[in-house]
Amino acid sequence: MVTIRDVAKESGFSSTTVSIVLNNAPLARYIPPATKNKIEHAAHKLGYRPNQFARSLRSKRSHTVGVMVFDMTDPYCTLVLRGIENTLYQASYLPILTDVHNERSRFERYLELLLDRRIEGLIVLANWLFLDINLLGDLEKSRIPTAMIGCELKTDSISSVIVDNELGGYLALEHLYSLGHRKIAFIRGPRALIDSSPRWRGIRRCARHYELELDPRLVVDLPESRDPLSSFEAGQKLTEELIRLKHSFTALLAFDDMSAFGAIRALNHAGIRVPEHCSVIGFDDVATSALYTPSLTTVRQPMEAMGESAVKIVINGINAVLEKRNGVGASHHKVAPELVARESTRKLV
Amino acid sequence: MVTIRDVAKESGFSSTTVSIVLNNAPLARYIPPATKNKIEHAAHKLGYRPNQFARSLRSKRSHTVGVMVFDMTDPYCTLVLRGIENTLYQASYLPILTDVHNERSRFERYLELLLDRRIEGLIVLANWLFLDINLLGDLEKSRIPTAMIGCELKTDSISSVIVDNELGGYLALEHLYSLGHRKIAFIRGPRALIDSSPRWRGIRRCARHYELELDPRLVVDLPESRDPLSSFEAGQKLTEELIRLKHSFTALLAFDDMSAFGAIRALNHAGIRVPEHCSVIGFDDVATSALYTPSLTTVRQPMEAMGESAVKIVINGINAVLEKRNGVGASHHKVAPELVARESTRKLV
DNA sequence: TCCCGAAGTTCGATTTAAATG
DNA sequence: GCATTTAAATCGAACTTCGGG
Repeated sequence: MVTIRDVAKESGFSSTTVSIVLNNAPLARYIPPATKNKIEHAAHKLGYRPNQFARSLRSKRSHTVGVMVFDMTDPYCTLVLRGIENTLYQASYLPILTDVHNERSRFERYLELLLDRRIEGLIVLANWLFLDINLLGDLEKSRIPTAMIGCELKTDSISSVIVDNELGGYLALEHLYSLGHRKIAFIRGPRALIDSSPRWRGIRRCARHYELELDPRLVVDLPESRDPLSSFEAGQKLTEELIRLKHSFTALLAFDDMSAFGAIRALNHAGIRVPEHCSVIGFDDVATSALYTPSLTTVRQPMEAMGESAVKIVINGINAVLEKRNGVGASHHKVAPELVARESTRKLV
Repeated sequence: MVTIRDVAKESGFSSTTVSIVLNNAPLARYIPPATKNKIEHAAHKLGYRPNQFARSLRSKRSHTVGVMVFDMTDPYCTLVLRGIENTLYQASYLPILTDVHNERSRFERYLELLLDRRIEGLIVLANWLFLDINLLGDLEKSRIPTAMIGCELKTDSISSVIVDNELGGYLALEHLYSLGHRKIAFIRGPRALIDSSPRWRGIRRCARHYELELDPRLVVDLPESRDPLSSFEAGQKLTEELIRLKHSFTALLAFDDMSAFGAIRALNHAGIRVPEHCSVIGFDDVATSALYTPSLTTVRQPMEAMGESAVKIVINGINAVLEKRNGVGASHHKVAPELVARESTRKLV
């Protein structure tokens, strides 16, 4: 491996000068162009690449950000990760990706490993998380700029980026209502999931606004499960149940896209066509939704933008630390979702 | 930050001894338990964590593996990444994730960044790659144990893990044939895609074996595109085309799951029910396939196992480098796919 | 020779202080 | 003081060598 000393020898200057020139340090303005040229030429000729370990050791910087995902297989992750990656790339940071598999032990181990690597920031993708309050404690004492995506927080040491779940719930119901649906079934999220209650609140607010009465016999809850894909099966089972009970409905509002897919499957098996006989709406707009048959009407979370937003918050935090203005507290972004009307819903005739 | 010298001071021993004890180095066997206890106690009391920069600088090891994905949004990636992550975790390596977005410039930039970080191994997820031969040159001269997933290679400096595409094609057609289908439409992969021709070869071999005649009017090709999701739209368009031409078929064999989804959408819009009027089979078994309505019969690539396999190859390579037995050439794994029969295909009546 | 511990060097870059003309 | 350059200290851990019992 070629070191700065090799470049020094090759160019005939000291390693100090080489360092100053190649980093374009403040002192470089005193160095005559001729010298700079020789040094740059020598560096290029030898194919010199500075050793990041040595550099980091001195500068105490790693230019690395940790990314913790609670479950990679959740289709929700993909686009968020893309947003994170792309924004980090532009800022010349590299991500270390860790997948916690929804296990506490794994979370702790990874957090330790990341801290050992002196990550400068941390982004936690806490979708489908059954919030364990201790987790936050671990995170807080790490003293590293941290942003959590998909999980509302009141802390002011950890930033958060979430979708406005209440607005999303409102939009979903409003869409069905505007299509003429009055008898609507609901699959709510698991009690313990943090997204569940604001979405339901939005739904009720919308119902009140339009003076629509919600039939409690048409409301079912997803069970708790560590596996995000499980909401597909649960959605299917719950819908079968709803069908069996024969309290008729012309539309179904599912907690998320996965449970909506499950519902469509169940309806289909029962000979109920979507959207001809029953409209279905989901939440999230995962990649599959546009590809489904029928394509799924849903409430889109701007996932890529959320990833981008989290990175920007974290990089701000990093810069604040560097400039020793420790004033910037945590910021909490709540982004607006957007209704995407597709084939799975239609006007009631 | 607490350093090894702080621990030395606290425990009353020199930093040398502390280092030996905490790393359980060979010399540690001479050190009396009492000393070890004191040192460990002091380290724990101070919350000492060795500085990885300093450590890496000395040892020249990073315990880091680079992972390059050509397009994160390809649903094919998810499970492979899970396999990679999990296997690295068990071996105490951390992954740096980079997404090349199918752009050459991004590939080069990322490769440089990863090399600067002294990654010890590299895993390239080259699905949906329109193989640019120069790419390999860059990779080869990096001199780092590298495994490429999803791209057949003859090089013996870069390992590869691929699915047996020919076998997969064979299995797909055999499945349709065994269900009684004789008039079968085919959506082939893009010419430039490396997977396309072996899959088609397998299909033809199967046809020969069963003396099935393939109707060239029922064979269409996906266009080339950088975007893996585009094969959905293309699949839909091509299927619409096939329908319009009115050369009837009772089954359709798609190049991959995405194009199969597109085909199902087109068939559905034309009033052709799947599987009642037409069977459809895909390739890959992405997560969505099991959730689709109807659930998709497909040829499964063991993606998680492929990720695991790539990591094991790379770690083997790393160990070989460490032990200076540079004997291990590249290894090329070809794993068998597996037919997964679901709802989208059924017996011809 | 075995056991125990420490002083000093090394990894490769950055930075401070200082030395030249 | 100014422009130009550099010797030496530093970051934190690990390893080599050495001395004394």
